Amino acid sequence: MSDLTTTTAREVPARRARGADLAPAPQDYLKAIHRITDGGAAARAGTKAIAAELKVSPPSVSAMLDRLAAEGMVDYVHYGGATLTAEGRRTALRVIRRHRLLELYLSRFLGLGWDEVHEEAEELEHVLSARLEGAIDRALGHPSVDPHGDPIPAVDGTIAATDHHALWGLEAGARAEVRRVSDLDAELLRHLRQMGIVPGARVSRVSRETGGVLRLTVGRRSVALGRDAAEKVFVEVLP
Amino acid sequence: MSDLTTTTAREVPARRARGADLAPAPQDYLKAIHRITDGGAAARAGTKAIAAELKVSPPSVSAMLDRLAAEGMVDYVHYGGATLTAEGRRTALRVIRRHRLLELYLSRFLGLGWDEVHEEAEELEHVLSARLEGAIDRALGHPSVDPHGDPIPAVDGTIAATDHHALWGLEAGARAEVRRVSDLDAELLRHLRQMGIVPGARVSRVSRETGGVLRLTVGRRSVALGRDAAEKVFVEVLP
DNA sequence: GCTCGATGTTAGGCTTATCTAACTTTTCAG
DNA sequence: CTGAAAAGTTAGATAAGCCTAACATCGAGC
Repeated sequence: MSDLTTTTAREVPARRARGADLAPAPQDYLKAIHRITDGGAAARAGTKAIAAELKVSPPSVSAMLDRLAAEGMVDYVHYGGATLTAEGRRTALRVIRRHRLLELYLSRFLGLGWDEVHEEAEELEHVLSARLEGAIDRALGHPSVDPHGDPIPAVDGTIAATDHHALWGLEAGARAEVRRVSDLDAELLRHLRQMGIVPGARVSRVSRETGGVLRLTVGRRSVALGRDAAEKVFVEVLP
Repeated sequence: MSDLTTTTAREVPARRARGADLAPAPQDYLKAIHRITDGGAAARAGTKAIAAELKVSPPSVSAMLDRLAAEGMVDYVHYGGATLTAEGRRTALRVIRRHRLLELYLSRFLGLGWDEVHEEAEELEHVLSARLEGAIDRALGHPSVDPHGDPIPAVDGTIAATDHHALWGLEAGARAEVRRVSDLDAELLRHLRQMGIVPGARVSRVSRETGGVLRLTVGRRSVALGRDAAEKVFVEVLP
């Protein structure tokens, strides 16, 4: 991996020289671009979208994109958005790998709730050494998905393709198994857990109302889910 | 705990708003002062000593001491060194607590060697949330010493007083039990482990040579230890 | 095909944390 | 008790990341 800090002759602060080769901020931008472009599949990531994702101002994004482009991590066309280069994608996936390993570790071995682990992992991912990443991976038995059902990238940057559908779009009467839930909203995660909507749960659609409410059964329970929530739950349709 | 970032009207970056209320750098200065003043027992911490401890330049120390003094974390007399205030000590001990809990956790549950955990903990201590600190403390069963024998401060800032003597100063023929080993030098730690010099080991002095070599027995083994090493091992003398 | 709102960039500034160079204070050795 | 070396501080600069205000570009509707 290249070292994004070599532009200066100054000594690289120890804090950022171990885990990945980047300071936390650039790592976060790469993650954001990865998410917005859906891992390279979708369109280019616009300045505004990145700014919204990271809760920074658009000018901050412009500046960082210039920098990341100079470092070869993104392809950036002024006024035309950014995509990750191969190296940018590799770096992003490494950070995502650490994030998801941490989420699973904290959840399984330290008893944190699935609504809590994202926030913790968001900090820890930037200071996790390769050594500790390896130890955690080993302790978990080289897992392939995190507590929310997101796939964990391998060390070499390969990641399982997911072909899941939003629960909201489930066809009338269809049955499905929950595969993945967005990890971004802790409140939503608590709510979903209460209703039994976790990876592995079996659901079937009862009805979808125009007001934006999806009625379904989870196991034997009958629950109602708002559209916002139902768009953040992903399922695999069962025959 | 006070918030050292309130001097600016800007939003506090999320990265430093969770664990302790300080950015990593000020935390490190407080730790350094704590170490140099031996927890408040010894003299004042001089600029040069702090600079050496943190591997930064003396002017950087001057600047940070001014800031920490303004925040009420240290008593600082220009040209006269610094000591921790009650609040500064509390903050330092909180960081030290996290450091030592992490060292023990990484050593016990993730299989890292006692020569590796210091380096890891040095990074992680600054991003550990109170929640995770608590979870780790619980997982370890509220331990009182870290893998090197250093006492772990309690949440309320109390810390067990240690009354140990440097192994180098052990009297002729005396027997002692190893209590603590400096955690700063990974190479030394590997060396000591090889010789069986770990907390709990029984040693007795055979001879001390003018060349700076201490000969002693560890269990049944006969070993020679350089002065530099023997001054970084602390023992409790047995009757 | 022009215009105006949305999107994006440039300009200029701020804080933190660091540095080197130059200057000041303290201390200690003779 | 004095003067030089050691220790410490001030001055001025730099880099990363962020911001707001002002300017530029794009594209969609008419």
